[in-house]
Amino acid sequence: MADGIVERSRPRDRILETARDMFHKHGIKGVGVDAITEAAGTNKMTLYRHFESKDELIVECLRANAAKAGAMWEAFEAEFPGDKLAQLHAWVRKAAAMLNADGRGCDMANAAAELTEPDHPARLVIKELKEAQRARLVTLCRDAGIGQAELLADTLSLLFEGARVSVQTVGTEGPSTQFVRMAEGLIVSFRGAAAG
Amino acid sequence: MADGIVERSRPRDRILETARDMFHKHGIKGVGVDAITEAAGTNKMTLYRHFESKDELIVECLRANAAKAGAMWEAFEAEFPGDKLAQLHAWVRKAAAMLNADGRGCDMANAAAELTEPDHPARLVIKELKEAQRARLVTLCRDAGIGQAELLADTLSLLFEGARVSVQTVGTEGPSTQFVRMAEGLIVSFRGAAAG
DNA sequence: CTAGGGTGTTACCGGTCTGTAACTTCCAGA
DNA sequence: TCTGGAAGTTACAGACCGGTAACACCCTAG
Repeated sequence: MADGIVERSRPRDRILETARDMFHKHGIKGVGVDAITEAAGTNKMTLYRHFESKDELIVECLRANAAKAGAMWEAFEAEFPGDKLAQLHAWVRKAAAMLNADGRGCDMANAAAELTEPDHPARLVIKELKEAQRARLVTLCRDAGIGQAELLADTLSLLFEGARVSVQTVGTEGPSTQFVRMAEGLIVSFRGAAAG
Repeated sequence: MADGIVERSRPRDRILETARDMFHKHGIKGVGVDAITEAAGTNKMTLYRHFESKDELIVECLRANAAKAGAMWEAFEAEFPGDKLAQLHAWVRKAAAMLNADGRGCDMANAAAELTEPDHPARLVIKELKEAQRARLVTLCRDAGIGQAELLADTLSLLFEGARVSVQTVGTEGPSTQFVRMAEGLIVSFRGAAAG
């Protein structure tokens, strides 16, 4: 249970953490603000004093997710300082671990599936954050000395993204079981190809 | 506009087609039964005479989608009778075309993102239909003479699935532009490896 | 012509949703 | 101790949701 969130911290933080957790588990349209505030040990008025609408809360949750993902990249650098290839392998292991964490896919992808209005504020930040993540993976591949860094980064991205939705549709026993094998094979293959 | 659906056909068919279209465009929780029946040129009572609940309508829509996808496979066989490798390349082309068709991802994946209750009837048919599609692609790869048919089929599946969600999050100008290149490269690579 | 089933129409039920108003309580800092 | 702002409480507005009841209609098969 995520009740640890309800312990004494500021209401805004509790709301944000609880909303992230509930949006992740039940989807955005599957959770009402009443349920969020109750689970966060507060009430609706307090939510609307800190967030001007549910949509803004959604956006803040997505940004918080991205911040947590950013911390992951820093952890790679801390664990393998300067060794970009090791960091790339660490990314693969981390990605595989996320596949088995729970049956839910990427929060941003799920949000994009739910929020279909083309000008929804969340869609802008999703695009922005996904592009930032892609840029980060491209940089990592390039710094690891891989020739076609963009192509490898994009391939790994699509494989991971696909594996996450595969887990969500057919479970952890489907094609996603081969993710590590595919990813490692690709890295080997791209490293074998001449750089340039 | 999908108004052609509203032309004279039986109410049940119009409802099914309209619901498929609207679920695809706006998501499942984003469309109410009233909106569906109105767009289908009928009314709510008629819907509930043909479908016992919205959930059952959802399931029928997913099955109809799968049926349409099944017709696609038959088209491949009709176009390249017996030439399984050509059919595999046709699948790649078809997949790429779907990426650029509209900004929405796979209906089953989107439904799985929205319907989070573990025992929702739609989740069962999604798993069933996705597994059937996977089996079909594996068979095609095997019949095309590829050694590690399961691994290639799974890799292509994940790439395609990932490309669809990528289109939904960052648009058609993102990593999905490389899909054909990745897929064709994989096929070449797997054909190069010894069969067995 | 007639009977009956499929369809359309209207109204409604109970519930849930986002968002707001008005008021009370609490607590920290001066 | 006093005060001001943050937080809690209750009630409500207005809209929408899935689903149902009761009744009128129309068109086709016999």
